[in-house]
Amino acid sequence: MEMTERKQKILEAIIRNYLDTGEPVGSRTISKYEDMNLSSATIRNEMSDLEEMGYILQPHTSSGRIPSDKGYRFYVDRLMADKEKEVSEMHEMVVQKADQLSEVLKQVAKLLATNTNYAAMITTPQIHRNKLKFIQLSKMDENSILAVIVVEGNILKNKIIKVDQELDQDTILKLNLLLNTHLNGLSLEEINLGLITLMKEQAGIHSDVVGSVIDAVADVIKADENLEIYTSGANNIFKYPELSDNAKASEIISAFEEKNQLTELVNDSLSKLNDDGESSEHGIQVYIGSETPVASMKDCSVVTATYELEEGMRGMMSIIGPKRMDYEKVAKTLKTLQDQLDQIYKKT
Amino acid sequence: MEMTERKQKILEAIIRNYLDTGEPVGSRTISKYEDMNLSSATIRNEMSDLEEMGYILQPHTSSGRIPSDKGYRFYVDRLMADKEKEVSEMHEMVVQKADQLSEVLKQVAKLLATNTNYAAMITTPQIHRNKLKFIQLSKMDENSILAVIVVEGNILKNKIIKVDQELDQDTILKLNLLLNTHLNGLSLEEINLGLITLMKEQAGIHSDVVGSVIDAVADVIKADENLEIYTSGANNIFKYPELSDNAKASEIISAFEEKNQLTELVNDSLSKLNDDGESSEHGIQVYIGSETPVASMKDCSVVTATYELEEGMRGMMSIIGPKRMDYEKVAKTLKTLQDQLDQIYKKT
DNA sequence: ATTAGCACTCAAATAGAGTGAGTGCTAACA
DNA sequence: TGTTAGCACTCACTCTATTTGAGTGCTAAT
Repeated sequence: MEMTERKQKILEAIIRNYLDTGEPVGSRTISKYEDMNLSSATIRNEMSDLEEMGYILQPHTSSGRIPSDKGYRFYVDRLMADKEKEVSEMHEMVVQKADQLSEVLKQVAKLLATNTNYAAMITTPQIHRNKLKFIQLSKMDENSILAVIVVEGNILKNKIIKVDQELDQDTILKLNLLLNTHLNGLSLEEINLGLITLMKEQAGIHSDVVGSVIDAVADVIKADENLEIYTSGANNIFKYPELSDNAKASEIISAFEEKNQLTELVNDSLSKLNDDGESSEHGIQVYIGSETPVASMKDCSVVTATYELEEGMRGMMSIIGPKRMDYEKVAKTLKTLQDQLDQIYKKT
Repeated sequence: MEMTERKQKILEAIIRNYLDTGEPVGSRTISKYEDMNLSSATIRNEMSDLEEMGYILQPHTSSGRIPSDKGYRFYVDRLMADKEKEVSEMHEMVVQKADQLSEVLKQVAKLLATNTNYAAMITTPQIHRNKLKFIQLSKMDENSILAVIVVEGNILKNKIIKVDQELDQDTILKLNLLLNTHLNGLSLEEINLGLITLMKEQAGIHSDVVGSVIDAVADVIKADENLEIYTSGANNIFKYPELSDNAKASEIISAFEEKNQLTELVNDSLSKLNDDGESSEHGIQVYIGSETPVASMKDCSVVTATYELEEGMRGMMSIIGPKRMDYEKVAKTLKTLQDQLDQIYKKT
């Protein structure tokens, strides 16, 4: 069967109406729209076709239709794109520049949630192409030294290293020099075993300290160790009856809390983005229903967007809501915050 | 009216039964208990008395009784104390020592939640009596330097300080020396304005850097800046019908997510503990229903316990569940984890 | 002081009737 | 040939009894 112009128009009308009301929509409702000069009977015929084609479905015989996952997908891919051009003014969203990145991200998550009335999350940026900037060892007390490791993009990691015998300031200075001369500017791949053993030799009896530092370096660079996820507005899901029955709500809430479930989503969306190159505009991905990689969110839709602070530092933010979420508004909101994050960090 | 032995026994029976079932309990049920050789009629009379005294109440005429907040309170204060002595073996709970305190705390929160089937939270320790251990400045790039501040208990804070003109290594070394000689071992109270201006004078043109560092120091020591709260098991509340209707669940979930609401609880329970000295055994506090300082948890009970890592470093953990929570089990679980935290950190 | 018995209450479950929004199908129409 | 009017049918929902059963309070007997 072919997707005619008129079928599209009807499909869109159904979806829009359902987005508003959350109730199945019937032929009569559609036929009353002004720009739709058709009787309900005709609409019924078309609806019947659309159902056969899989774009809409009936919760039970003789009730209105609701969009299927495929229907939403069509809407998002085709129908929404047309309206995209409408430039609309947006609520002022100000992300204040905080000292700590984590504070900014928490704030962004909150903004996303309050602006859309859905649940929101944002991750810390993942470092993809990152080089060591510098390492700083300092003595804390008799048997511990503090290692501060900084990689490009000013991501920090502290590690306390226990030592058996006390090291004097001089030794520490030497180790500092050793580490920095060998490692500065290198990426993870470039720090190979040969280099490591060379350094350990040069460190002599303090080779174990060097070992610990290397471990810490690996930690910083290894991405998911570092991945933090901030969430906000989980309680928004209670605003949508189709999600707020106990079983579903509980599942979603726990997915939100057990953040490791969300990492799947992060990986998936980042990898999909890479495949597309930058083609999918603004790197926005839409998962409808069972398309999402997180099983517990099969009744939701998830819209993700990436942001980039500096070269190679990409994070992801996402909105989780009912399938009938206002995709346009969500996309717009995500874009706005992408821009804001850009602006804040490009300036520095 | 007087609280007789028998009334206590009946009250306890009512509460225990209600803890199990969550249903109002009637006279007949109680009269069937073996150690209660009374007819339902007698129980009824006693129940009527207990109701008049405010320990139990009826959801509606002619249904069983449920414990009132006052009833729970009586139970927790008196009846539970007797059983306290029962030493019971506990599920093995192993807190693995992780590198990062935050990982340990997340783990503890999870253990609390899974062991009790209620929602759990734990805070990072608050430093009450804390001294500066050392400060380390290092150059990051042309116009920014990194300050690492360590206070007793190895709490760290990083701060990136922007500078107008580039500082050379030598200057940084000097500033390091200046800051450390003046500030090491001092507590917040001891860092007064006199000292600060003295240091700024000595720093000469770099007085602004000193200022920034001092600010950062204040940040670390100022407790609630640093307060992190880890939660787990929020979805457990769905296991209790009396909490899982939409409005209530939403309130509780958002209190859990908006962690700042929880700080009230933290403050309250820590201050109450201080008032009591160490008298209330193990520093365990029970808030029943409207007793809790967090308004959105008025339908819950909250049990809090403090833990202490090193001298003066106190954190709080707490369990949030329905009023009919199993207070004994919760108290026991909290104590076990208190001990475990002790053991882990006392050894180091 | 305790208990058996009885009338009474009330939430919850069950069943049946009516309502209305919606459909599919068929036949008439432009 | 595409569109429409009309009609029978479906089925979730709502409303209204009606029943059931767990529970109470009161009174009189033990």
